[in-house]
Amino acid sequence: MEEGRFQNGGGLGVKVMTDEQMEMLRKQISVYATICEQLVEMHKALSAQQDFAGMGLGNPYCDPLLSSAVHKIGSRQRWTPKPAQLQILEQIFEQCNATPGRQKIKDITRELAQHGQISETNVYNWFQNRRARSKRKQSAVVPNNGESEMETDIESLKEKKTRAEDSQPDENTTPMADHMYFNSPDIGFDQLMGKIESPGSCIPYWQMEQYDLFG
Amino acid sequence: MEEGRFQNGGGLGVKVMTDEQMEMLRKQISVYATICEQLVEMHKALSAQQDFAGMGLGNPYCDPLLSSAVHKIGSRQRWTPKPAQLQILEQIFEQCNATPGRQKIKDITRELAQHGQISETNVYNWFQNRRARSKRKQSAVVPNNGESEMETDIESLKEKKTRAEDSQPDENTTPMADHMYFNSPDIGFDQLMGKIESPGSCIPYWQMEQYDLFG
DNA sequence: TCTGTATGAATGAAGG
DNA sequence: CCTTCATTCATACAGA
Repeated sequence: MEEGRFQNGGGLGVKVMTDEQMEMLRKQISVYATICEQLVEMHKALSAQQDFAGMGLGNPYCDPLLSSAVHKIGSRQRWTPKPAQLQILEQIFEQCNATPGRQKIKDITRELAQHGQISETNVYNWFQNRRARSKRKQSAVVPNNGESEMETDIESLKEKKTRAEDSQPDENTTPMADHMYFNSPDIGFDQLMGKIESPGSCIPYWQMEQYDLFG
Repeated sequence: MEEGRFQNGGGLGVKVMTDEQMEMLRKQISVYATICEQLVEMHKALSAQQDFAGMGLGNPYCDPLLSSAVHKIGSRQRWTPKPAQLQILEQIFEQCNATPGRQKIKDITRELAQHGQISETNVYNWFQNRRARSKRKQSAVVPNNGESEMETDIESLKEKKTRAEDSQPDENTTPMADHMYFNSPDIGFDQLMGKIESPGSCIPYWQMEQYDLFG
């Protein structure tokens, strides 16, 4: 067996799924969401009951983790979008492929600031990178020698994806306008993240250098 | 070819999604999965601490579900240059240390394709990494003035990971943080991806067994 | 089998 | 906007 067609997708740029599969996926996500929710509840209940019985014993991360200090990661030098932020960014990106205006950037930044420290530059860079990357896909493969880009939309799309590059497709030519993924099964994605993440959501996690995980 | 169309009625309709959309889904699922995992762990920890540890009390979903569903999901494979390809690459690298132009990349890719599956991105990445690595070697000795640049190969080789952990600028050396995977705040999507991602078109994650979750 | 190392890939940021 | 750099993550592979 050759290392052949594995990689990021030795195939087309589009995946096809039936309604059934779609449904299954949707269900799965929902399930996860529900589980998370319930687990959180359980955890809360348990925590409350034992008043911190074995705090810092063998499980330094047991409680602080969920309740407050989830962020205590080795400090990072560069901004790393949090899931919630990324989600929003992606969403916005879909809407306007073009570069967001200056004001728009500010706006977005404010929005994202709700989920964590972020600067306009971060947002700007993100969009720039995102876009650049999307474009890169197009220059993937020049299939036939000398052929001009005469392919039909679909065709070209396939061709491009054929070489399986990164994981970012070109949303510009997205044939289907179905933007509603499974954004939120039942409970909000953000909701969940909010629980797990930072409740306050105003704490620059990468600046929390010495934050005692244990309080 | 009609894309994005689906007839809910017949159930035969297919949905087409782009890689990006696919990516979104995967990410979301990944996030949920990871969260669930972590929550389960916490729950276990808490439960264990309590005498009456509620093992399998009213929590049918606590671990069976996750351990089975979450962990087994896909894995990604990465391109591995074949000896022949590597040889060519090295050879080219010697000629022009600089990053090959885009056209050059294409050219090289075609060449290497003779020896096995490969994409332009692979080539691109290879050169990028190669170059970065080279530079890295030379910068092994910096801080100390004087001292001739006696970056012996061995030395430079050693520096591979040396810079990692404790080089954190403002962070204290936190040994425990090492395995603490709960980087929640900015829990890398990449990380998450790795856990659930489906390897291209090999394993359709939506075909995972439909666990009975809870009915 | 488990652990450590080499290296492909992802991505934020800077330069031009 | 496009290209390049730097850093980091994750995995294939080798050694114990």
